Order: sequence, then structure tokens, then C-alpha cells
Amino acid sequence: MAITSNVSGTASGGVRVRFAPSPTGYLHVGGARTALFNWLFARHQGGTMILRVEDTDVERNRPELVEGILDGLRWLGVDWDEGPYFQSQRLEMHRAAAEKLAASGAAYYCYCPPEKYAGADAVEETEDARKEQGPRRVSRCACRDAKPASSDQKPAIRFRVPPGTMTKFDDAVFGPREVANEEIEDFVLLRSPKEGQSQGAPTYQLSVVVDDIDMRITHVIRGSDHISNTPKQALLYRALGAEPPIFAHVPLILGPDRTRLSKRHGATSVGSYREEGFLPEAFRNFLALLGWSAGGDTEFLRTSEIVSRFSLDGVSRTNGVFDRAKLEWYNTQYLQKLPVDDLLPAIQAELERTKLWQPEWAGAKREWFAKTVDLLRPRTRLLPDFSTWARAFFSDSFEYNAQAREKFWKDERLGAMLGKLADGLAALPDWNHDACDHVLRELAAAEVVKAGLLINATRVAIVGQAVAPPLFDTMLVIGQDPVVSRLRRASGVLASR
RNA sequence: GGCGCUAUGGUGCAACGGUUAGCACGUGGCCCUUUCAAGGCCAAAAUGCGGGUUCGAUUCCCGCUAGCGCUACCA
Repeated sequence: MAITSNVSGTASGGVRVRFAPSPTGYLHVGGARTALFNWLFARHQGGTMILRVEDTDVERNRPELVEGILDGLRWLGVDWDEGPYFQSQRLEMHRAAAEKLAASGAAYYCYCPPEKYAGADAVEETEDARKEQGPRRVSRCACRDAKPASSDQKPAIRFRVPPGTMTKFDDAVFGPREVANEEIEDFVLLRSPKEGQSQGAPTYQLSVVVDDIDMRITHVIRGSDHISNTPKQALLYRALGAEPPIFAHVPLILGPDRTRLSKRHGATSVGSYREEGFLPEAFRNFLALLGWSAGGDTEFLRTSEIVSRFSLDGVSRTNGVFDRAKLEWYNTQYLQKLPVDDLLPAIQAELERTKLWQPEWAGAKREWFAKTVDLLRPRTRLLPDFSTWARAFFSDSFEYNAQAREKFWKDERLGAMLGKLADGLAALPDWNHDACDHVLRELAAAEVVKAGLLINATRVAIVGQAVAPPLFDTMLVIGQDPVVSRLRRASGVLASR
């Protein structure tokens, strides 16, 4: 093919896959999963992951969204070895392919006005007609056989679907497919040029195939909404003298009402889950197991395990519902089970975001930080919990939760008792769990109240929350001086009400 | 309307001719816990319907139904 390529000419051989988003919106979870499956397949096979931006739709295209999509992929941990290539910079190559096909007779010039085929009116007109006719073959344009006598319309190029045969392709998920060519329309390859333009724009069908051939893609892994288009592409491959790749169509992700996941269902962008404070690895684990099965047993799989187990064989053919509750479960599992050191960077980032971070926690007080995170994590669901719910562990400036006060600061005597507790604790020569425990229980006995009353009230006093890790462990990480002063402050608040 | 795909508890998956149909999320209960989680244990909950094939169907075939996808000079 006499067309120029700007694809880097690395050595051939090996698996090559690509993720090809259109910058018409943010990276949504469906696209993210498609990207992830491509990536998992490439990494498992030791192949090459390519990123290609399909930005040929001038109308809907928003170049400024590209960076957001790339960011989403990076956050997800999906990296790529080549690209991003931009389809818009490859138009000449696509046009050349269309012209070549027209020249060889595999395609033809169509002089019909676009309105004849496109537009809401045209579709509706034929809709009724079709209902009465029942099963029928696709109609062929008259231009297929002869150039019309007169037309001032600049031509589009249509693919000439060969009559009388079946078109076949292999799908690693759905198995071998074949359709009668009579069911395939003569689809457009190159649009008729717009007013004032001399050249038409390539269509999606043409561009993907030309690019996939040029980039030597061996496996096309994409959403199953493309499966019906695939015969057209298989035809194009052969017309262009190339063997079609192996296709793998992955099931769609649905909302709770079983319709295709969309904004109506709430958050669908990967970015929104990042902002909510999900851990990328948890999100990845969740996404990987939606429409793919590792084989049964465990569902908590670190990324390296998923990579080593991933295979197209395990991909399901049924569309799946995006289950937010399960995603949250994954997040809590990662928050719980990860080696604490693996978690620290994400929590540091969260605390930096909320201006609570102290540099020494990564240095001299790193051990304290790890211990505190370890203490906190069984009770967290999302990253921001560390700077909201657990704020008092990282700052002296915190508020008393209204429900907590209501629940545990009811007793009138608490103001005085908390003051005495502060005194007792302040006198402690050694700050440890049992000593704190002892002081508190002694006081409870002396005041003839249940220890629980003091424990609960103290918790609110030192962390502002009704829910926190076990009290004496909490005291330990917060430290003697802060605990004492927080108790005095609370005592004052209680006394003055 | 046409063409195609799919069909196991509420959800995600397993069982790929022979199991008391398994696991996980969620739900309910119990244990643990002077908070709340986490954790442990237990429970309820499914093969869409109808025909075949077979000694035997969740599994294979056909029909129906339902859902979804495609049916653009969008991608």
C-alpha cells in the first residue's frame, strides 16, 4: 500500500492490542474496562499496548478532553507502550486507502445526496415501509453499477459488498461468526466532501481498519456493541489485502435497571471514583471481575495476580450490572488487607489534599504515621475518611460531632469527671495502654459510674466522634499532652452549658 | 420492522451431560466488642417458559418470551 505511516516501526511479532477512545466525553467505566482488558491481555502475553485517539468526528470531538482520558487511564494503572496516536493526523492515509479501493473496484463512487440515506426523516420514511415488507435484503445504491448521467453532487466512496458469499470472522469470546453478505449494506468509506472542501472525511469503519492494519494489531478487544459492525471490517481487511485480527467482544456494563450504564445511573466517569477516594487497585480488581472470571475461588486479587491469570477464555458473554456496593466492598478490602506501607502514599496524598499533612510523618514520625493508619483503617471505606472522620488523629483542630455529643455527653456530671480524668492522666509517668485504662477505671469506680460512660464521653472529647478505634489505643497514638488538653477543653465545654 | 447476541438467587461469577447447583457482594440473625467497624459462624435466596435428544439435562437442539446490541456520509 503506497501510504505513509507515522507508526513507529518496532520489531514485528508478538501480541499487539490497542485502546481507542474518542474524546467526546470523560473516560467512563465501560471504556475503562475495555482499556483494562486490553492492558491485562497485553501484559499477560508480554505484548504491546497501544493508545489511539479516535478524534475524527469534528462535530463531537473535544480535544481538551484527551488529557482527562489519559489521566484516567494513568490513575487506573493502565499504561501504554505506543502512542497516543491521533487518528485525525492520519486522514491522508485513510483517504488513500479509500481511493485505492475505488480504483481497484472494491469500492465505488456514490453520487447520491447524503440526505437520501441519512437524517431522521429518511429513516422514518423507510421505517414504515420496512414493517410491511418483513425480512428483506439491504438495498444497493444505483451508483454501484453505473455512474449517474448527471449529478452535481461530489461523490462519496462506498464499499462494494461482494454478493453471494458469507463473511466470516473469529471472535475469541463469542466464537466463530458468519453473516450473509446480502445482509451487509454498501457502507460509506469516504464521505462526500462538505461545501467548500475538496476532500471527504474517512468514516470510522475505514479508519479503524486502516489503522489497525498499519499498527499491526493482532487482537481487537472492544465492547460487544461493535460486534454487528465487525463483518464490514472483516470485509475491509481482506479488500485491503490483510488478514483480519482476532476479535474479542466484551459484554457491556449496565446500570441497575439493566440498561446501558449512563449518566442517569449516577457517577460513570472514572474520575468521579478517583475523587470519591477509591483506591485504583481496588477499582481495577472490581472492573476486572466484571465480565471476566479468574476461575472461581478468590475475588480479592492483586493486580499482579490478575495479570498472570488473565485470559480471553474467561470473558463472559452476558452484559453485567455495575454494582456499587461490591465496588465499595473491594475498597474496604484493600484498605484492610494491603501491607500498610502500600497504603501510606495514598493517604499522604489525601492528607495533603486537605492540608493536614505534616512532612515529618514521612520522615522522623513515619512509624507513628503507619501505626495510626493501621489503627484507623478497619473503620474506613474511602480515602477521605482519613481527613474527615479521622481528622482529630492528624490535627488538634476538630469539631465535636453533633450526634456524638447528643449520644455520649448527656450526663450532667461529665464536665467535672473529664476534668478529673485529665488530671489523672496528666500525672501518669508512663504513657501506655494499661496505665490509661487503669486511671479511667479507678475514676469510674470512685465516681460510682460505669466505665462505659467515661469511655464513650472521653472518645468524643479526644476525637470528636462517636466511632473510633478502641479508646486506649487511640489515646496512645494521639499522645499524652494532646489527650490531656483535649479533655480539659471538653470539660470546659461541658461545664459551661 | 429486520439482523444478531444473551438468559443460573437482588447483583457479579462457578458448575462446560451425572454435585445435596458452589463462591463472593448485598440482606437477616448470632458471636466478638462498655463506640463503630473489621473478623468469625448461621440463614433466606437461582437454573425464564414449553418442547425435544439422552439412562440422565443448568449444560446439547428447536420454539416462545424477555433483555440488550446493531440497523448513520457517529464513533
